[in-house]
Amino acid sequence: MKPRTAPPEQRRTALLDAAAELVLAKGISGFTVEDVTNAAQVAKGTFYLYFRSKEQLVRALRERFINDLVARQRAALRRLPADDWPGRLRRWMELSLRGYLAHAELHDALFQHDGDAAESATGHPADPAHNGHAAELAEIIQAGSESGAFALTDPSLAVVLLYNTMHGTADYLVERSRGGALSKAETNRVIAELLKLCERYTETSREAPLRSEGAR
Amino acid sequence: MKPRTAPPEQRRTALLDAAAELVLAKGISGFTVEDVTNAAQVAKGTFYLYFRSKEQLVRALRERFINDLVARQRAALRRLPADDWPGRLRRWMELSLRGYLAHAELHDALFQHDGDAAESATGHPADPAHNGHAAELAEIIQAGSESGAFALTDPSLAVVLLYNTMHGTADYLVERSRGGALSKAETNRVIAELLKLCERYTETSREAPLRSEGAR
DNA sequence: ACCTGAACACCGTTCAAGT
DNA sequence: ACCTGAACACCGTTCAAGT
Repeated sequence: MKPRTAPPEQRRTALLDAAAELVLAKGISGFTVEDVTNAAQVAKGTFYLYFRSKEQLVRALRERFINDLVARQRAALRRLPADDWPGRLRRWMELSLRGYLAHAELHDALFQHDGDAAESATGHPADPAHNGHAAELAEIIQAGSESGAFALTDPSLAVVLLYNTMHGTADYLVERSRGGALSKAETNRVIAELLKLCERYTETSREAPLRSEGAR
Repeated sequence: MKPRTAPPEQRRTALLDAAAELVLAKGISGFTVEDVTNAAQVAKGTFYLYFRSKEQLVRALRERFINDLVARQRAALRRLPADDWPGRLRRWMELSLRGYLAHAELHDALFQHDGDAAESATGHPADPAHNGHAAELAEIIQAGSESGAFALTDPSLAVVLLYNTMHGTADYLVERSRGGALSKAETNRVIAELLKLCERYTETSREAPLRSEGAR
């Protein structure tokens, strides 16, 4: 009584979609594998034909989240002049933050702190080798440093710092947006501050070299 | 056959200690409540006289971790001149990073990403209102801004950015230290870079105003 | 009052049997 | 080949009974 075996990749996607919705509704430890198979209209055991475990499913969800974000950003960045590195950096920062915020609930539910000590495939740490999102930033910082746009002695360390600044700040905004509305004005202020940090740290703001200074 | 009912606060601590060891050995989802009660020499049910659930136990462990860190830092900061805000900021950053690193495994196991959507009491987000550790930083930034040591238009936003930069960077180092040794030299380089970011962002490095510049 | 541990409920995972 | 769902194993949590 299975009308027509669905194409396998499509079935996998259906399971992922169902899981994403459930994560939003009940949190990671709040939904069961059976919930997922019910929503996807397959038997419980079928789940294990597509995923090794519930935990691996969650990892796949995180990967998909990151990949989607990276794809959207790449598209937006492609339209910028290729050699304006400070501009690309600013845009990457803003897009990342807004991207996280736009999918705040899912991001929140997926990357909540808690849980397991298992190896963390797509885990946070800003290691460009393990994180496609951080890899984008690394490219910008690297190229911008080589072209002399950024005054950084160690570009790959700078990536670590800046990635984490962005990511943590996004977490913070997501958190604030939960109870009660997060005003657009506030979001903009945070983004402006983030960009200021980037500029000062990379010493990009050189172009306007004098700015009068009140003593002490 | 219970020789002498132990003082209750002491029993709670015994359970926490046992749990901390188990978290290190097996990870949060790797140990059972029974493991804890066995290690603490009490019956399984006794656990629920002291904690509402396994999850609440984990939260208590996180709280204890943060509190210990804060206490150690406060002691170290007390010995600095009270009005050298850039110095205090630098020291806070360095102590935080080294503090996390010194207890890397436990930090790692406790704050691993994964798990539940339940409310996050001691959660990361750099909101000084909810995080005693970030509150320390907030005090430094606030006082330093008022005294004119830092050039920040919005000190409380700066706290958010800087706290996350530090925390994420610590996570990164913890991660790196896992497989293979993390050299002292590398740790020092990261700390130096972190301090540089702080100085540039807060515009503390004014004292040495000229630094020759290669054009473009 | 505080502690015990058997019993319960729930869910992740497996597997023999179907098409 | 792919799917099914009953059965199993494992734990978190509860509770009636002890001291």
